[in-house]
Amino acid sequence: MKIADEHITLFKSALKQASLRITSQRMAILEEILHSDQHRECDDIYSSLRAKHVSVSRATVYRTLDLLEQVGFVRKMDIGDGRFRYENKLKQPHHDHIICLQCGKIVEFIDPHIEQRQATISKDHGFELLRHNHQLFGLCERCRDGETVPSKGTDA
Amino acid sequence: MKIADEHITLFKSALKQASLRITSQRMAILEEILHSDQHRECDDIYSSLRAKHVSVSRATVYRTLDLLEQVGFVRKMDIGDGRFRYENKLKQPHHDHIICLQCGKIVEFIDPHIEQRQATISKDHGFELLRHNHQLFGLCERCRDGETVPSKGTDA
DNA sequence: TTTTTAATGAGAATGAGTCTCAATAAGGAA
DNA sequence: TTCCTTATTGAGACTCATTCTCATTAAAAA
Ligand SMILES: [Mn+2]
Ligand SMILES: [Mn+2]
Ligand SMILES: [Zn+2]
Ligand SMILES: [Zn+2]
Repeated sequence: MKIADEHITLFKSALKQASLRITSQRMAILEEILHSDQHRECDDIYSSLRAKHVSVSRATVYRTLDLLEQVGFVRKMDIGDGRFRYENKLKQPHHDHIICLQCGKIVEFIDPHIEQRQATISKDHGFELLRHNHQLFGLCERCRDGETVPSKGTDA
Repeated sequence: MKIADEHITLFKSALKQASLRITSQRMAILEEILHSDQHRECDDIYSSLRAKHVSVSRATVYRTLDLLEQVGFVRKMDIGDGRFRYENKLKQPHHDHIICLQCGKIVEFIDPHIEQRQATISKDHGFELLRHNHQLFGLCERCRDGETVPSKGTDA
């Protein structure tokens, strides 16, 4: 957990620098994100913490996730099903997602070609590109082979 | 209004074929979409119709928009601000959008290059690509030049 | 410790979209 | 035209993720 420890220290510094307080809830939420390589939704994080007997409320999870996004520790993503997902941004460079409409499986991809075209297209239309949303929806191999049951993964 | 009339006839046929009824509400909503080249949100359509003294409810606007999407007359799009937009799909081929974060301006684009890469990427990951979401967010020229006031366009 | 004030938690509020169900109105039959 | 069946509508209740409120709690500076 070397690198996670560094991130924890970094977060504490960021808090102090902004004269925000280091609370047990904030640290627990941070660690929950750091120790997961998945795309987590708020209620999922909330439940995990409660299961570990961490005293925290949904409101605090939402607030802390927003804070973590602001300081650049977390990426907030919208896959169009009405619930935001959060992922550790510190160790992963920018990427986009392919999402299985049946089982909810999420695969990450990055395509320099596409990134380049986005920049060019924006410029061509006089826009200063600040960010983008790009997700591909379809059926993963297992779902096409009927090896899965329709789950609550994504109904978007 | 030649082409719009054709579309109206087409819609009536589609309704009959599905033994659905041709109602004044459905026709009014269809025309509202046909006579607009913008990306409209439900409540916007609802208000326009009421202003024209069309007797209709929000529920019916939502229901009819869904119906129009199902028969392929309308494209439902999610620009990530919590409200769906609808646009006339009949005359426009597939395209994606660039959205100004300040004034809400929406510019359309299509890039065969990107479309091709999406297909390849999906295949590479074993996915059957069914649809995609792709939007670029930034500042349009006028907003960069300070010629606009921050509006309710998009706060995503 | 004491003090100051940021942070938290419980639950109310929000808001887009959906659902319910009694009332209404297409449209086929006669 | 009138009648009859049944799809459609409208008002408002409901959903559900997220935000907000505000009294209570607890960092951390003094
Ligand atoms: Mn990811
Ligand atoms: Mn468009
Ligand atoms: Zn799948
Ligand atoms: Zn603009």
